[in-house]
Amino acid sequence: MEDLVVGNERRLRAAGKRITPQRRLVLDVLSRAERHLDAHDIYEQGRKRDPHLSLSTVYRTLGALKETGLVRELHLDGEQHHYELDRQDEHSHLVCLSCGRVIEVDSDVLAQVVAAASESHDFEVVTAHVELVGYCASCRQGQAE
Amino acid sequence: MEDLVVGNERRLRAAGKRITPQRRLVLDVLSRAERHLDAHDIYEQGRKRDPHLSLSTVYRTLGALKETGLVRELHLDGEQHHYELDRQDEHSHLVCLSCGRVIEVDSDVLAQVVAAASESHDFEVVTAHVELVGYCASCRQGQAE
DNA sequence: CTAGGTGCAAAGAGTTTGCAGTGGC
DNA sequence: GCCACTGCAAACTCTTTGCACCTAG
Repeated sequence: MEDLVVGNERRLRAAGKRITPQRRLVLDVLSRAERHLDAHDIYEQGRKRDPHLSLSTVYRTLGALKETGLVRELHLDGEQHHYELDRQDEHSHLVCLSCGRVIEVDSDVLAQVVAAASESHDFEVVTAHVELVGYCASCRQGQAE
Repeated sequence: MEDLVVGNERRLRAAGKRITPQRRLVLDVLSRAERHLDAHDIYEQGRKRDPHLSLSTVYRTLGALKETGLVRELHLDGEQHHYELDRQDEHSHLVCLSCGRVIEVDSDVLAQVVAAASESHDFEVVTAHVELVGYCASCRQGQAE
């Protein structure tokens, strides 16, 4: 995981952004996350290690990371923004309406959608967001959460 | 288009919701829309015909329509929510980073993504949202907007 | 040394809610 | 006539901004 952080720092610097303890912290929180975090989650996690971290810094940092393409902003369901490190691997999200869990799915079929869209509409795809909303296996078996 | 509205009213009533002039108005505004509207757009359009329409009613109506599955809430890009009538046809959205235009794409490949995800993760898909962000043909030819 | 970044507090945008009155069924 | 729905205004949540201070490069 550390490698990931180091690589990200290089990319940040390459984009002319400075590396600050706060940015390192946000990156690290994101890299350890098991699920997608929203700004406030990151703020809370971050404050455990640096109690002076401010929420505006989190937002500004996320903005910088988004610009640099290190972080992806998700618009899951009807909720506020969630964030994940952009590991370059296109994947889909399965969002369960019952337990709210988000499952990441690698998909080569997804690559086909991208390809198909690009061709038929002469559209250059930069990022793909795929969100399938429904019910996960365990919830459908009545063993919700 | 009128048929569409009538059908929608039946579905609303079936869900135990009342048909009010305001709801009819919101539905009609949505059915005439050429692009995806946000709550404020609908409010503005609606007020042209009923100057007393209130923004909270628009929000509450959209909520009711969402519940009933008549309207789909979109989280395009980093912006606020946009809405479209749910015509049952699954389609993808191509969002142009340059001109902001949203192109709707029918796709049977999309159906394959859904099928693949359902199978491999035993996930029951209710709705699929696919958003491909990038650059449209005209913008790439330097003829932006 | 000096932009660029930070913390704090205050403002802004979008959305929701409480309440009294209205009208669909 | 009952109860869901509406309008209005006020509240709330998430996000952005202004400003003085600080620090990475």
